[in-house]
Amino acid sequence: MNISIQVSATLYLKDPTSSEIGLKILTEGIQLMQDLGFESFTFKKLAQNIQSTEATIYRYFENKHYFLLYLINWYWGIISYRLLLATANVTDARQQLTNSIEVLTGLPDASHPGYMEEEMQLKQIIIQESGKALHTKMVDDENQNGIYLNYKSIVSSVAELVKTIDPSFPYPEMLISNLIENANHQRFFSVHLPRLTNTSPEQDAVVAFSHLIIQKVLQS
Amino acid sequence: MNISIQVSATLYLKDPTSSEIGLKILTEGIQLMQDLGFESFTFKKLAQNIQSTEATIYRYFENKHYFLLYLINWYWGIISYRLLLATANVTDARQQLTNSIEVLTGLPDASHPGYMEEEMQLKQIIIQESGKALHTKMVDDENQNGIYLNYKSIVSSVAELVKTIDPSFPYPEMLISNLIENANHQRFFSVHLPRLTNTSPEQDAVVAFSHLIIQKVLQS
DNA sequence: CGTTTTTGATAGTAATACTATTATTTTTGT
DNA sequence: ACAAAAATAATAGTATTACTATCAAAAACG
Repeated sequence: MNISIQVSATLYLKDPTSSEIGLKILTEGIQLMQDLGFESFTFKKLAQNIQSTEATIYRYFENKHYFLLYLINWYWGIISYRLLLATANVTDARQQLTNSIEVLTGLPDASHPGYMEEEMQLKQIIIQESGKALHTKMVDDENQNGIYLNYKSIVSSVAELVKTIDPSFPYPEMLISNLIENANHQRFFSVHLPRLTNTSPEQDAVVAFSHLIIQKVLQS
Repeated sequence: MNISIQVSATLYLKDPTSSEIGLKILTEGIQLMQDLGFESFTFKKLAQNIQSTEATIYRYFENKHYFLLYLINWYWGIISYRLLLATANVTDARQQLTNSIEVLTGLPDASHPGYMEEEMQLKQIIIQESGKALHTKMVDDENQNGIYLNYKSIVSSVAELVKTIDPSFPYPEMLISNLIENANHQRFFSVHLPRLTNTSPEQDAVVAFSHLIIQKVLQS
């Protein structure tokens, strides 16, 4: 049984999880987005891949920008859920933070609680493409429409842990959003510009780096 | 008198600094890129702005992707030069690092040594658009063509300072590339998603955050 | 089983990202 | 100062993208 992950309804015209063809748009779309990259990805190509038509896909999503936003939101939905699992029944704030950092900066792994099939592929898309969804002239409108609520609430809740542990630390949100973004950047660097980093696909050091920063920076 | 900043010749077809119209492409192009954002920016619009034609601009740059890469390279050229100035005649590695962090994460300011008119605008473009130049399927080819040498050498030389100060620190390149990227992210957040950060355009905390990380993380 | 909804097939439009051609202007070398 | 070379302007054209529109066929649904 799948846990249903909530994606903001402002991101689609018709819920893609509500039909066979919608689900195909998602699964094949994720694959194609990874294969081609955001700029070369088109609804026409996706339509061919799923043996359907452009028009049909346009009935689900306004355009490929919203499709990418949908995927990003889905990803953060999964992470929210995993955060919840990773901190439930943990009383110590320090331990909650450690577990949260693990979820936020670690790589998806079929063995961890709350894992979903799509998480790995979505993470790859986040690493490669998420900047293109955010760094847009429309970001303010989209933010007003609640599209980043998911992400903001994650940062906010983990930052709360930071505040609990070290109320004197002046930059809790900045610290957390930095660690999240950094994890994606460093993984991108590790593949394409390895001289900019000290992590590698074989020997992942991102989580260790993140824990180190937290440990050194917060006084408990 | 202007210091000439080197931009890799693989980025242009014809050196835009070699002619009147080339310089106009740069100055108006920077402006237009800021006003419209990368996706809405076109050579046609730029041609209209400088009362020239699309074909002329295509003789200077292969396409707008390369134009953006040119601007990014130009920016890192300026920063390289400023780094040099900021560390010259400073003997203490700790102080060199502090000065470097200031240059890498601070905002352009007409009062600092080596300031150039375009730096402020270029920085804005870096903040808004640089991810779109990097996160591309062509990144590996471009890297092979030396397009990121500038950036890599900056990270490398500042990471060397880190190694000098604390040889036991295991992630010098990751630390520096993180602080650089983080500075841009947090400034973007501060304008568009302020709940993700603790810095604001009025009260910039990015440099202070960066110094704090360095100070806490390195043992000297 | 008839009606509504969804999809498929097809066509069409405006804009983008170029390339090509030729005439005109500007630069330059002597 | 002037011929030759180079650069630019003007114009046209092509393939692709990012859609929108129309209508018939198929599915779903009550």
